[in-house]
Amino acid sequence: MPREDNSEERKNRILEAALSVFARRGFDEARMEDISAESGVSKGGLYLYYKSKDAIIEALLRNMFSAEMGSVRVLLHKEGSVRDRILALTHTFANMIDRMSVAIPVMLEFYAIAARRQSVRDFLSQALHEYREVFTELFQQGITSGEFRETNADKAAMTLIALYEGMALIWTMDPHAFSWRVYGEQAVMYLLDGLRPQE
Amino acid sequence: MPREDNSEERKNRILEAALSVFARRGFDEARMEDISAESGVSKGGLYLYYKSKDAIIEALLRNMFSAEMGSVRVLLHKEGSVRDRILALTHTFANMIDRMSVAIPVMLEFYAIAARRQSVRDFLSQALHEYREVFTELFQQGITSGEFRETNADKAAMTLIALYEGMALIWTMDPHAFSWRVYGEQAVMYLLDGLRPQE
Amino acid sequence: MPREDNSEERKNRILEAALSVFARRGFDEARMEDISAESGVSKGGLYLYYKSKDAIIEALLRNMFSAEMGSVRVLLHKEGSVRDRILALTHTFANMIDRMSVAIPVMLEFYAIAARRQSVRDFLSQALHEYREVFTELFQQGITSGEFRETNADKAAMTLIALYEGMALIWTMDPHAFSWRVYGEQAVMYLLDGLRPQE
Amino acid sequence: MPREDNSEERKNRILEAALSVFARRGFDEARMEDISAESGVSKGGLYLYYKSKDAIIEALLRNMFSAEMGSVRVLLHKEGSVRDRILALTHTFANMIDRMSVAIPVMLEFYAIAARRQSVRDFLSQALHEYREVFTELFQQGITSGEFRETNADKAAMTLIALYEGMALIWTMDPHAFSWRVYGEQAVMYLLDGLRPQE
DNA sequence: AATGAATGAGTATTCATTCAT
DNA sequence: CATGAATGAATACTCATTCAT
Repeated sequence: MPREDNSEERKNRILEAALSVFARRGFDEARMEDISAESGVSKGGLYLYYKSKDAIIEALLRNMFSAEMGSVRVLLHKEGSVRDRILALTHTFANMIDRMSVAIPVMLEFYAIAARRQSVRDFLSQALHEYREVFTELFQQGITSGEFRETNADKAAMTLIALYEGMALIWTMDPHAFSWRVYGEQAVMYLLDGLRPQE
Repeated sequence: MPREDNSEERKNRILEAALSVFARRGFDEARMEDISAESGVSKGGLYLYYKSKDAIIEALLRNMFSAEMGSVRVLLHKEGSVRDRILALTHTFANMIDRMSVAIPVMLEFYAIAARRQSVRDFLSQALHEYREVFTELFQQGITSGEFRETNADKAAMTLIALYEGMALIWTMDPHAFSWRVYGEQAVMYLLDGLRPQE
Repeated sequence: MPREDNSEERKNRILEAALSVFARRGFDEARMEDISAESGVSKGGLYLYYKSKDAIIEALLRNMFSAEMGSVRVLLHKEGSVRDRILALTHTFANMIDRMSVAIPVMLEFYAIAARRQSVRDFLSQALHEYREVFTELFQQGITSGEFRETNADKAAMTLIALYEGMALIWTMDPHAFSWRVYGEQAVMYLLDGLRPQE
Repeated sequence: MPREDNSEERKNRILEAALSVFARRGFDEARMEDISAESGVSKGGLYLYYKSKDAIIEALLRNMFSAEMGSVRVLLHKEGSVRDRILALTHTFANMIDRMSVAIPVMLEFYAIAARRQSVRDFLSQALHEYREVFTELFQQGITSGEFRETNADKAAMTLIALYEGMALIWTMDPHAFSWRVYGEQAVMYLLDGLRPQE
């Protein structure tokens, strides 16, 4: 009997290794052997924790998005104007650039397979739905407080999400041409300006 | 009279077939056999026109983006306010939904592999650069004419591009939750509103 | 277009190689690689002719039994007493010893898997059924002609078949202890004696 | 008082479980895991009693045949005519049908691997030799007593053994087509009739 | 040019066996 | 003695590419 159930720890170690390998090689080019080597778990051992390569991919999908969701949801209960909170979030993203440079390519691959794999599409549209709810509530706070004009908070939320996603995509394509700090924050400000009460 | 050189025609037939197969199966699951069957060109014949599967992927990449670029570039020389022209473009996108439902998943896959394939990344960042130039000039027209406030036209261009890309991505994830016509046009309007001259 | 359809020839070459490999190693220990090497057909090529290892096994099953059935069926229309014809068949088996030393172990393996694979069991019980019909008709000829006493021809047929099968099995176990010529022919004679008209 | 040495009991439990698993799945498809589950002995524990899967197979081989041998050997010292004793044995086999339906498929697999595994072949030919001795002595009793005609008792023994084996094999292939009671007893009678003194 | 039969490198997964506890 | 987590060797099968025709 193992002294301690380190099963969760092992699963996480595998997931971390998988993320790294997938970022480097893509899902299809990634070899279980690579994940084994990088995680320090033997090839056969991987199958004690995940029943297949696909199972690792799915677990990683869940893992990545639920981690991110956390950092967004806290926005709702922070102090300050909505504008400031959204700009702070944008700023946070800008500071996570290292983690993102690994995570974004993998996320893009998830988006790509979503188009043809129901289970992935379902998960991602559910995640989208959650982001949408959080941002909708946030914008609603701003509308109620008079910080923003009367408009459909849900549409504003979708717009912001699309903007974030689009910027991540552009950044992957050309990290040098797109400084998250300079362009990203300005882009969000254009949107926030567009939501200001009209005189 | 020699038969018309149908080499170009064949290459295009192959590319069309490839797009269809890639959309359905993804690059990795797509079989040369599938492309052969769908194009009507024999398996060995494909290699007379493209030297490898990767060569087909790259040719398709070029083909898809240069087609799209055309429809954007004409904006520059159209009549009317910049706002109207951009909204018209957005409207055009909304009407291309059928073609997009095939093309977008494939584009997402290009973005995904861009992260690890220099040649794809180079091409896409070049494409991005062109879009950026066109939209920058467009926004500059608006700033000059007083339609928009004084701001960095390039940043506005990047913002618009990111918005378009992000919306395409969201739409793929959940076509029902995201009506291009309703959400897409409103999203662009928020941005254009944010660019209006401040009183 | 290949000059000649040599597909059948290839399939047979593969089957011959498979028989040889299976006899030496058994179904499970036999490697597709072995069959490839012995048949001279590349590993991938095997799959052009048979869709799986199991498909080769099934094809071999059919092939082996239908070949054997032929040599039994001709008995019906031969000249001479039934006794002489059956002894001649037994003699024939004794002379096929070389081919049998390869085939019998493989047949035993078919019998072994029949117990747990419906398709194999169905095929073998059908083959049994055919043997039974042929031998039943043969014994009936002998009963009608007065060569044998009045008895159930079908039971006599089953007895003979069981005897042949049992002897093949014993022979495999210990070829030296069981001379087909000496023991086999005597065994059949005991049975034929047991069928003689009683005074 | 030290606990009874339950080593033998464990080994038997394992063997019973193995027989059941092998009958269901065949030697190759059978997993040590299955035997572990069915025997209640942990996977690692199996190796305390048997050093390998093959060792279990061999132990089972010995176990099965020595059990059967016992029931045959008692025939020698029973009362009554040889004919009656042999028919009684045949009858006994007919009544053991349930045990046989598990054991026979496994025995057939032993025969199949005998062709390529010396140790199995040696054991089985030794077992055959013992059966042969017993039946030879039995037939000799019948010849001596005048119940049978003068003939080679050893050949008669081999014939009977072959008949039993062959019937077991046929029965496995198609239990419905071959009623042990009806066909089996009649088959043995044909042979015994063939051994009767000739007038 | 065109074909499609043939090739063989490449990889996810299984499972007998080991060994730290 | 007993356990079951961990190991890694071993193999059927696929498919991009080639090439004889």
